[in-house]
Amino acid sequence: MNYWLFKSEPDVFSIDDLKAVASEPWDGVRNYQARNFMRDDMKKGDLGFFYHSNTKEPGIYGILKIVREGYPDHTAFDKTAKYFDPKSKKEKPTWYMVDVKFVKKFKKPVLLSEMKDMPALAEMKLLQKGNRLSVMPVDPKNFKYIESLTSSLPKT
DNA sequence: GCCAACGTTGGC
DNA sequence: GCCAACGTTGGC
Repeated sequence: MNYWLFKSEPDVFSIDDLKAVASEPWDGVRNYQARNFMRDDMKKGDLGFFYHSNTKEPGIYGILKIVREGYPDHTAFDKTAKYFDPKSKKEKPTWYMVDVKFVKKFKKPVLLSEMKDMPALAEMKLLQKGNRLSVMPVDPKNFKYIESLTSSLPKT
């Protein structure tokens, strides 16, 4: 089982938006590395963090699950769509997406500012300088560590 | 194939 | 709003 991180701007699509739907196609990714992860590596049942970017408090707000493996992102074929890409052909699609489903929202998010101070997460891709991938793998150790932060009892 | 120019991402 | 980092584009 692999673990992932999905970035989204909460003004556009937040974890509460995901909670409100049965499942959601993760469309609009137009980066080859991210495309490869979705097309080749994500498997049904994999879990991912839901990360809020470009907002006052960037961080991980909850967990989602892959419910459909990579298939062509049809919004690339739609001239009227925001992420239309004339180079992507139906016979040979350039862009792929997966469907994801809400699993849970953390009581308190794990903020980027907090993660930066955690030695255990020093190697995490998300925290590397200049990283701009909107979809990326997360080391299972890091995934479990972060998840455990959210379920531990408050310190006395 | 190189690389400058440009556009985008995303934290601050 | 600023700007660093990065990806893409296009001229040569």
